[in-house]
Amino acid sequence: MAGSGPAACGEGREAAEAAGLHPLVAVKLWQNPCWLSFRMNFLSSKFNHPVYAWVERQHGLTRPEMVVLYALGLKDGLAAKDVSQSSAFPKNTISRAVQVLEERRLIRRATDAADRRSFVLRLTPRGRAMVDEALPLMIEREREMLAALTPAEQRQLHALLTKLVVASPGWNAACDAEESS
Amino acid sequence: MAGSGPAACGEGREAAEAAGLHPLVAVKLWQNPCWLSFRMNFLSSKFNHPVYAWVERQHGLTRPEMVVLYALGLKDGLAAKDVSQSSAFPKNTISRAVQVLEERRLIRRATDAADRRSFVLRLTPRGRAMVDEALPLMIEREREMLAALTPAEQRQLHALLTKLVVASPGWNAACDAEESS
DNA sequence: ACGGAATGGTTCCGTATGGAACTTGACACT
DNA sequence: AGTGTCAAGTTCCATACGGAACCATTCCGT
Repeated sequence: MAGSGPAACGEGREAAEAAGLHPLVAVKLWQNPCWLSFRMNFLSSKFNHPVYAWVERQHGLTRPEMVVLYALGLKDGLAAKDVSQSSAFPKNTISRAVQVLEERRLIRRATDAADRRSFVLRLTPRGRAMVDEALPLMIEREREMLAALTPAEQRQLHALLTKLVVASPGWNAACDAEESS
Repeated sequence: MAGSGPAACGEGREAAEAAGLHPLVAVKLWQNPCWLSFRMNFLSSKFNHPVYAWVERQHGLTRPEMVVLYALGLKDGLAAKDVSQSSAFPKNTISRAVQVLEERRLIRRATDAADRRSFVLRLTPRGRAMVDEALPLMIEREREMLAALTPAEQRQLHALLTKLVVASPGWNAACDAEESS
């Protein structure tokens, strides 16, 4: 730590860069007014790219297709709107994914008696098997990403991020409505 | 908290759902083996969608184009490879973005004397102005997202996520190499 | 019970995107 | 110097994606 610069922020930066961190990543970490979104996007992509590339290679499923499958793995009997609303994908993309998954016999659709516009989606055994096969890989990837934190720190992170997600229904992006004032 | 279920995990879940949280989001929060990636992707999209939709509406810039612009706003004189390597976008996408930005006179390219394959990218005044205009909006969106946390919690979150990003060069996604063993 | 607004889902269409192949220049090794 | 490997950027191409318009149903106010 000899000859280090201003201690205010970014301690460990030199060490990090020495350990193989790209210099621009260091800038984005420590000289970036939007620190949260950078970290989120960066870490998201570090999970998504390898995992969904693997799913694509292994099973020929696109990302929205896997998202639907995964959601049904968590809770069977969902409607397409649920998957869409709880994920980043618009409803037409989910609709297409559902069609492909049904053609490939990974899910089945039953008309919802309560609302005949809607469908109840269920995994077939093959769909279940596919989720079960992909899951360990995803879990392992998360484990790898979290390895830098102690169990206590992992719990902290879990709790903090949970708070943000729970608060999210209250956000109403100012820029969404913004016209050219 | 009367009549609550197993207290182990998910305290506050009923309250959260009552407060407008989509039921499937609650499942993904509290019954999801991949808790980290869901939170990251969810929060990323809550930032990205409104912000980049605004940029698109306002200036007709695509997301990779804005990414390049933003990166140059943080540190002028980068090469395209730096932007690509520190972001989620492949180099051809960045290449195209650079071309568009140059055509629109938002950046300029100078050949790098040290490596004649590479170019030194710099913001023009117009490009600088565009970043300066978008920045407050992005900062405001982050502020809104972080409002659920106390300042101390925000610092914790900052530190924890920093650790993850700093550790990322050490990750070598097992699934990347994985053949059909 | 009727008409209009809202909602779940699908289709259409233009385009942004990413993989792969390619070009040019740097670098290592002999 | 000569050759092979690697890295920076570009181009090509196929396609996955998202916005908008579109049905069909349901909800709501009167």
